[in-house]
Amino acid sequence: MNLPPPRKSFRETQFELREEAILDATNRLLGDKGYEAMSMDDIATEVGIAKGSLYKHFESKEALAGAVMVRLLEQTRAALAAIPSDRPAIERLEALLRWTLSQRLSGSVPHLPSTSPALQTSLMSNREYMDSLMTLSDEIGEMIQRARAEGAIRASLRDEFVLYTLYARTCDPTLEFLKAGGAMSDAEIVEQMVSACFRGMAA
Amino acid sequence: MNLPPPRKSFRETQFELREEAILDATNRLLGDKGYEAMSMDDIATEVGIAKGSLYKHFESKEALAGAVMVRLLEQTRAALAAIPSDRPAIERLEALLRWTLSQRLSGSVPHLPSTSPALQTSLMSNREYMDSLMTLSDEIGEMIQRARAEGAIRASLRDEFVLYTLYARTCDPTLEFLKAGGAMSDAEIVEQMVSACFRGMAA
DNA sequence: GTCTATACTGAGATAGAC
DNA sequence: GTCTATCTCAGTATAGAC
Repeated sequence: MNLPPPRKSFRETQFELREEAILDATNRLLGDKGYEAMSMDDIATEVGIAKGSLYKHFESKEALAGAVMVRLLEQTRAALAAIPSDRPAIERLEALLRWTLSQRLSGSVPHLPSTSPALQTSLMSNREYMDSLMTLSDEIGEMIQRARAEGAIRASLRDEFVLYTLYARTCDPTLEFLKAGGAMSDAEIVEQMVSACFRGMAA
Repeated sequence: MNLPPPRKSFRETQFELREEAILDATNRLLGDKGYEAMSMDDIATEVGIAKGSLYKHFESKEALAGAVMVRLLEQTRAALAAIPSDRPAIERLEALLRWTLSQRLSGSVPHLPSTSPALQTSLMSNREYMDSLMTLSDEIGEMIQRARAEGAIRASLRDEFVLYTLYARTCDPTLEFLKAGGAMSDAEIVEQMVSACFRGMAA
């Protein structure tokens, strides 16, 4: 009873490509200016279409931002899955943080939309976003517990604390300040952040 | 040639009290909803005066937010100065972080206005704010160098990195998430944050 | 210096032609 | 489905009476 794979018309392909382009532009602008400062006009200009056309693809600014965040979470899950599973859990967590920080430094939106209370609120009632977030958090949470079982996490720190801290590092303004300072390379910034996160600032 | 201290009229006292009340309300709202979401109407309502009256005290929303931030920086300098100076520098830094986190947990605006690119931009051209920030940063920077001289800071981390990281912890969303979670007391949250910041999450 | 009422602007969203 | 033009509304800031 297998149906042949639906063949996509040229129109459909074009449509999806444009939609990807919209998501890319929004992701960039979101990471750059933040949610409030990013206008639908900005996005339209960046993509090279009219503002009105955006609304044929996404019903609102909130929905558009939500789609960007969902895509990011799914990309993050993929990145997590791609990390070799034969390493100790703590190293996999470090690798994941390294990946997210690199993404952020190359202009992506932070995982935690902490720059905007408005966006945060709207995401809370976005079914698709919350599902993705839960799934990813479960996967990370599992890895945290494994790392703890391997004795690699300080006993005094709670699981939620570790999880939230990892998320929070992706929107840490230290990143932007150091990048703006210009004295450190992206790689060096990532290394200091990861190192400080796991091993602390004190000697 | 000493003049007698200027005696303040009842009117003047009232005026200053009201101004303090405005700053308090703004500080609360800023910490709660963020800069963009906080309207001048909100502030007026919270203080119990008309919106128009706000503009007799502060010429714009930006100026008002700036005044709040300057006051916060000065309070922070006072807190820093109040820490016993006979302790090792690293402990004084920890104590300062503890103070700022406690402030934040009790509703104050974070030191880094990272929630709003708009506010951040306006503060950059606020002479008074920048002066306060420089002064405080110099004082903290000096303490970082002392801690480093005492061998208490990891050699691989740059001074700017340590400074920015301390500032960034005051706007760390981990704080709000843990508080919202309700499973940890304010004191416990502060302790885990300080501990993780200086000694890391890894065992 | 406080109030009420209002002007002005930016931006999200929609209408209607093609 | 894309465009141009427009609607609507929230929110900053100001005017003018008292």
